[in-house]
Amino acid sequence: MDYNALAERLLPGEYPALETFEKRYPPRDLPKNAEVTRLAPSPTGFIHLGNLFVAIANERIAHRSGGKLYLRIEDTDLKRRVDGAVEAVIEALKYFDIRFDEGAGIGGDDTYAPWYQRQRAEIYRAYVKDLLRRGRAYPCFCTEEELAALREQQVANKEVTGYYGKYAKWRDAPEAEVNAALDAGKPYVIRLKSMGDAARKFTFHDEIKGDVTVQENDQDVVILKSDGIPTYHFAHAVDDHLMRTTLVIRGEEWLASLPIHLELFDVLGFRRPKYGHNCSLMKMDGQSRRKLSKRKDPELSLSYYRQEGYHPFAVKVYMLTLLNSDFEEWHMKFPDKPLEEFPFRIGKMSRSGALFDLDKLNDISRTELSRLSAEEMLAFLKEWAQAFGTEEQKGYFADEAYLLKVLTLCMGIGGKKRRKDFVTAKQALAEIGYFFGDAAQRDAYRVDEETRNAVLDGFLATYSYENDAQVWFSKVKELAASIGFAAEMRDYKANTEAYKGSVSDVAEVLRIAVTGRANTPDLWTIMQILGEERTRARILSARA
RNA sequence: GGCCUUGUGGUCAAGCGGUUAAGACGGCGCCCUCUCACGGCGCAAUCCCGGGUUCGAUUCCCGGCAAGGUCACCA
Repeated sequence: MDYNALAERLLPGEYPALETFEKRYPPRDLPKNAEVTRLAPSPTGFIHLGNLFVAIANERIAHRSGGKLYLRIEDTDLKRRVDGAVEAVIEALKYFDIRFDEGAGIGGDDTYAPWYQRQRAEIYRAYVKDLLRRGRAYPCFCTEEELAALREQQVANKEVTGYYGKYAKWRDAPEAEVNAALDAGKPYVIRLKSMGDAARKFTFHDEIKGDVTVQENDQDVVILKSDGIPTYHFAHAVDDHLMRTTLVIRGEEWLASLPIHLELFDVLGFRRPKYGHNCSLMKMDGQSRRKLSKRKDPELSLSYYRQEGYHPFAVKVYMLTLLNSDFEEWHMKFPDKPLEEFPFRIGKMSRSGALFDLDKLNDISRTELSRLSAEEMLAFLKEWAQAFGTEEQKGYFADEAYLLKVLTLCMGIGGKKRRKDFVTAKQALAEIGYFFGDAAQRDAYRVDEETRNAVLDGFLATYSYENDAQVWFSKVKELAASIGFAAEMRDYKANTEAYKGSVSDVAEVLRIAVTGRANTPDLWTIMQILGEERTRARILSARA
């Protein structure tokens, strides 16, 4: 077999010498232990929590080490392409504070561009041609049907499936046969001529999983598809070498193809990067758990959390608690320290997949939201409302001074007495709805109409906006006593039979009348914020 | 099915030869209290199973079992 002739026939013309790529994409000038990491999504435009999970790990490790994080777009599969996807990805990640140093759509240093694999076709072909010349790659003319039949046969024989060894039909095909196929214009792919032996195993050190035993690759994998575009495996090797990636952190679903990648790096004469395969986020699906999937779990897309009004900081904190087991403790100890100061370590990453826990996220959200200043909270709510809120909710921001009063005086935002009422912006705006217009929610009264009217009328008779909280409440107590309810909870508990109810029942009537809800923060404060007129009007209209 | 990985309360997990087996979320109860939330206190709940090694195994070894991943001209 004349490899040079074959290479020339398959990929005719002049290709740059491989050394020119080494010169064009020189090693990076970075501090000693700096890591260069990347995110390499395919442009489907859809990213979910699992992607963010890996993204945060990559970002933290790159930037903690003084290295770089870049964005590369793996658009080798046309079927996956969606317009505007790259912008969507950048936007979504930026929302969660993931900053790229360079890459597709980022600007910054373009030394290692282009960042789209389709635009790098000539580079890959140059390397493929070299492999062809060296006899380490060859064309394969098998049709899909042939491959499927081979597979079927292997399954029937209980053999390992795939294109390898004696099943690699075109691996050592005679020159004449290859040329005949070419003359006939048969479509073909280029495959790697693997030198590996699956029977040989070796230990590989994974930065996250530790030592793993793997077997050598013996599959003659496709490296150049029939459309002349490389497969993921080949593009990964070429790009991560030329872009000078030092550490590849990716989902553990890639672990199985690691031997392929290793062989590719070796045959191309590239220095292998370090790898860290991180566990995927799992989700409960019926009785079993499985990894998050973009097809099955649209509700886990990043845009979902944004729409629901989760604060990006809270989501990030949750991701970090799953990513590094000692993060949670650190963050509780230093709640005000910027997240960047946390000594994130790849070695602390979990080896097994964590189940996504909405309760935990909600708890973190509540806590983080309670730490916001009133101004921050207002800005956060406003931004969300403008994008996703109802018209009515957008109206809440017409009088920001009033909203600020609601937030600080009533909900305790920015104060020392923390309440944790808010989980999301969406829920927060619904929560404070009764300060605006009429209360949408109407909890049922638990007392009869006669008692209800007595409470309402009695309250109105002595109510004064000028009264402070103590005086106000003592009046409520007096009212309670006057209609046969216990003024003191203590008395009521001591002798339930002696009363129709307690002061809390009386307060509840007032609360529902004014807010529509049985449970709210301090009622006196609410009345103060609403003002005398509205308070009276609401109580009046609540009479049966 | 082959190969790889992982198995500590419901969830996330610390621990890595001797511990009353941390902590957080969730659950339950109590206290605080005009309701809710906050806060405080407390309770229930765990080392997948079986063999070894050892004076002693959650920790080490072997074997099961279970779960997850992967076996494309998709990434």
